[in-house]
Amino acid sequence: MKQPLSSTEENYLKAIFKICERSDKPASTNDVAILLNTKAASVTDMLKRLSEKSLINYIKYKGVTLTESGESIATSLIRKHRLWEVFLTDKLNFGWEEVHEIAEQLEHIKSEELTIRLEEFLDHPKFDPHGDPIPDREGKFQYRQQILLADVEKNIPLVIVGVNEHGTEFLQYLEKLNLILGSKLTVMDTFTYDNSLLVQVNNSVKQTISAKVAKNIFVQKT
Amino acid sequence: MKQPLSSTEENYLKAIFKICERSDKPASTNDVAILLNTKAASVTDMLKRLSEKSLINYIKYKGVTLTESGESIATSLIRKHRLWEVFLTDKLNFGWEEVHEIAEQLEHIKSEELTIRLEEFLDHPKFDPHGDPIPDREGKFQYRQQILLADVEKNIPLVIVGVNEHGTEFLQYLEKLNLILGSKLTVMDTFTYDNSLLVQVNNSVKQTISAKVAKNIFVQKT
DNA sequence: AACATTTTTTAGACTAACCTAAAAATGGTT
DNA sequence: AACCATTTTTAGGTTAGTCTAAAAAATGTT
Repeated sequence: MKQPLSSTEENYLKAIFKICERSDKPASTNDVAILLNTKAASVTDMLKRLSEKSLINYIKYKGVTLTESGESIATSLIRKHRLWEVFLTDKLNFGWEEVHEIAEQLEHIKSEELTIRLEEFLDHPKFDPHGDPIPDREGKFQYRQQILLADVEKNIPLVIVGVNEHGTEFLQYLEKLNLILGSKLTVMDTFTYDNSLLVQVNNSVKQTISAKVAKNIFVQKT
Repeated sequence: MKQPLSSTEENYLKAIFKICERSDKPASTNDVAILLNTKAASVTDMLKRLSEKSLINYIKYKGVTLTESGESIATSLIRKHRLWEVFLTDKLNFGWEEVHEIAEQLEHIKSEELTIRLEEFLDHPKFDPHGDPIPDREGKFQYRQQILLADVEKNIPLVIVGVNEHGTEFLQYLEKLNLILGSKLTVMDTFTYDNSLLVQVNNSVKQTISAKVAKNIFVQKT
């Protein structure tokens, strides 16, 4: 009845979860295909199989959502992914831009006990190295309060609490700009020409930030 | 040229390595099939593919050995397996009987850097929780000096340095008998009837040990 | 409402990894 | 040297996961 899933099946569930995460609308076949870097036909195929296993609610041409058990598997994967990321940065001193790829592999290791002990070993962390919340054993977690840097008004003191993209290049670039988790900053000016921002970082350096970068940084008011 | 191998291919290389490890004779198709719990026909199939990739020397009907690159992959897998086992026991407090299965999964994680940092984090351990030596970065390692408890003479002080089987049941049983790595013991008597042994453990308890158990425990003279 | 575009599904084909059953090669025994 | 038992390979089939190309459904535009 409850035979273990393949890594591929798990990745589909995770993808559907990420797409539905904040919108509640069903994920389209195409959305899934793009996120998983595959073709729509392959997705349709897999959706049939996952539907067979009652992990998703799939209506032809109408998109897909997760069932309870599908969602529980998805959050468990995210939980494992984020715990391993904490392990890699905190214990093995990897940079925040290096951990995503390795955690993509580690999240598929099957052992409930391992996850529980890892969490314990890491002292029950609540956020991963990119500021994303770590689900608890039941899969519950709270979204951190966050605003996109691109949407913020001038002259309000801010702190970076997360990023919207986990690509190596982007994170390395952020680090060069001194824009890491916990950095304080204030938007000094905005340029409507290209939507770039002039920000002051940690009360010292002033620098311009492109619209693209600003759309991928989450901040909080301090 | 050097596309990554599947977990299945890796497992075949590891199996061939284990069979050839001490004998230098080629491994037979059947040996591999038995070790991997699969059928001879499947093995033949895979041997063709691995041969194509120059990872093995395969001659029809004559058995199989690893090439240099095949052996290098096999020892790297063993290295990772044993390092992860140390991590699981030393850092996450798993018992030595629980770690094998999880390490079977973890050994397939692909990241050279991860292995190096893990080794560093664990303080360059030389042996895994079962007393098996951990290969270095180049895949080199020394077999520990060892004798089977079954082959030892009476009244010689011994210490347990390894086990010949990693199954959960066997290791749990050993633990109950207080026969763990480092335990001191002496063979007091041997019974030719069923080849069982009377041993004294840690200079206190005396107990009988079956021939089967004695064949799976490695000892050294102290 | 009808047409055009986009999205999704179906159809058919491929590869990796497995299987069973049958054929072929090997090795040991007389 | 011929036979027999065992081992190994071949032949042919299955499943998971992928693909391309074509058909069908949905959606947007006038």
